[in-house]
Amino acid sequence: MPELPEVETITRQLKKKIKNLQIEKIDVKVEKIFHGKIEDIVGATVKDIYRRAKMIVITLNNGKSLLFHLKMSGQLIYEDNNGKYGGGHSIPPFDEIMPCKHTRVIFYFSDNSKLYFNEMRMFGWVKVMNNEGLQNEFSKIGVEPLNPQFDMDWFKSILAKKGNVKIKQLLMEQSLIAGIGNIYASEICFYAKVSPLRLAKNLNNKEIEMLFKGIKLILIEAINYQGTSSKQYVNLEGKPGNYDRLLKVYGRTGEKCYRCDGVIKRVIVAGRGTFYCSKCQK
DNA sequence: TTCAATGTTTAGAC
DNA sequence: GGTCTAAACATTGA
Repeated sequence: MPELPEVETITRQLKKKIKNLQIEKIDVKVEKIFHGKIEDIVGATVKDIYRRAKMIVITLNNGKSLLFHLKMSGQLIYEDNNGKYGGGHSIPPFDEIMPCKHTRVIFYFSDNSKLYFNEMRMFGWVKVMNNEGLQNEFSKIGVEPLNPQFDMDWFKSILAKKGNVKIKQLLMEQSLIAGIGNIYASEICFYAKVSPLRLAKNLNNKEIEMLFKGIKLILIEAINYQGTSSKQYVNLEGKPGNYDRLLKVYGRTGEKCYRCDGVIKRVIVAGRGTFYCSKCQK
């Protein structure tokens, strides 16, 4: 379930570990997870690592990059002489000996450390890309919500363009806004006191401002807490993220609203469980 | 045993 | 064409 804050957390922490390491060998255990030619990246050195939407990019010194998508149950575990550092979905458990049955791809570095890509459900993938391919991939994805480029004018323009879409679904639309998933979309609506079922065209200025503010605020707050644990997610130290303690509506069906005396309801929006308080979210 | 869970893509209906 | 839903992917756990 890694969404933007979780992927950002993994990326920041991996950056400290794998920068300047040389890839010595790659072991692909499941073909469908690894797209590209192994020989294109063997011998290359890690130049940088960054996040785009919910994807992780490792750039190499030979012009190629590795693009990871953890999807719902991916996990990246880095292991060196000092121990293990893992991030992503919490299954397999962090203390499992690597490689384990969910390990799909192993990257061996020349200093004997390793990076394990684990994926329980095998939805995730890693692709070898050149710059052109990377740019092409990114061109389909919307603006990063934490970039200055994501401003009120731009937010209003997509609300106008997608007027008939429910606001919660719009927040999750990757081609418009990058990185918001099911959990944070519900949380942002709660923050803004807006029902997730409202159509974009029916939102007033005040509500749009609150949503805009909520997007930035909640994502930043979640990154500061190193992501949502919500049962599934662990950060690079193998500890659960802390944000679950701050979740206001997600997974709280039938429980009392923290803000008013209403009760949290669960409905389906775009095929996804959606949580909100029908009393204070209008 | 059945259902729901996370993210994304895709097919089909209106 | 836009927008909706459902299904698909694989697996686990309640």
